[in-house]
Amino acid sequence: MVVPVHSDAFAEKLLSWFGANRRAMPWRETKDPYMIWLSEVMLQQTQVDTVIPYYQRFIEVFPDPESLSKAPEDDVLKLWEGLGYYRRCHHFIAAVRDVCADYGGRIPDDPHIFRRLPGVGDYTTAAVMSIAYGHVLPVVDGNVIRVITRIYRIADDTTKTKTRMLIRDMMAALIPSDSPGDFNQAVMELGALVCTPKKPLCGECPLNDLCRAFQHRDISLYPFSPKKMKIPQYPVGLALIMKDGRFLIQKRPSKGHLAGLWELPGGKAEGDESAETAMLRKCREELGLTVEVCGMAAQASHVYSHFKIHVSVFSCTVGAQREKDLKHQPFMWITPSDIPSYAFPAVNLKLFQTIFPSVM
DNA sequence: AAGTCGTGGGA
DNA sequence: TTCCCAAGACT
Repeated sequence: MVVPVHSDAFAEKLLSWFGANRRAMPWRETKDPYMIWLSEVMLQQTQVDTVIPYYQRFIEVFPDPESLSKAPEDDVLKLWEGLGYYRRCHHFIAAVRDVCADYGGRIPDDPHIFRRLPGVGDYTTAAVMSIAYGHVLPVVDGNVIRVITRIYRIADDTTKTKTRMLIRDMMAALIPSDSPGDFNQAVMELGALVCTPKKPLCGECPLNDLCRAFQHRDISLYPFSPKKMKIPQYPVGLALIMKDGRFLIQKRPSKGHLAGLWELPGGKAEGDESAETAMLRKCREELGLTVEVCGMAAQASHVYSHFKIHVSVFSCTVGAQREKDLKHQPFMWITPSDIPSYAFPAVNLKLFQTIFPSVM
């Protein structure tokens, strides 16, 4: 068992530093649990500077649970366009609808109830419950893992559940019952501004006198995690099917990758398939449409979390009428000026910029 | 438990 | 270029 550092000294120094160094963030101007909850969802795996404009636009349109619960899913998704991890958006909508249906639109002031909502895990529960309602629950995120493993010189694999539970327990021993929300935010702020992944500013750290890794001069060993595998790359073929000044887009399935977003038809190549063959196959399978290729409209590369793609967009014309009785996702014929009305993946927007430079 | 799920920024 | 990483949740 790791011997705890003196917890009172830890919290005192950290909160003092936080009081003088906390960054201004829109969600720090309120104690509305809905707004704090939204910020925590958007901040999942996403940096503060990226979230701020998305948060402000979202709150402007949907300032409370009621307005969001009544909104069409596509309108909400459009506000999330470009932020990534779109399942967060679908879950947040579903969860807020549950809150309106079951709790009169008031965010539950009970960790066990809040934790059951869709998209709400241990981190979000601790963050929202501590910041909005003062529950004494420690957060464990990437910042906390980095700060705690360095302070205590924990060399265990931080991808393991057991290690994260140890870190949670260390946090639980340190968190003060009179300001749990500020403490949680302070540890994360320290991780973001001082105790950074590379080149941490240990000279400016308010905790350097009790940091074991700093004392042993081996900060770079923490946190430890095994090397990640290289991710595969696939060719992707998409179709720009023009007809009477319009082109065809289709809606992705409601689950899985880029759920619910609109895109040009086509998809990943399988086996030895070329991008063009994959595009033709997908148009046939998903739209019942036979197309003829006229030329190449655009190309782009893009990296996702666990694979990367090289996209080729083929200019096409309709070669045959749509076959009947094929199940397919919803599709639309739109003009380039309609693009802002639909939520697209980032790579599609990048391609549109090349294909329709005048309207983008 | 390990894989899925986006995008942008920094070194 | 390439890699890592960011206020994680779900299966």
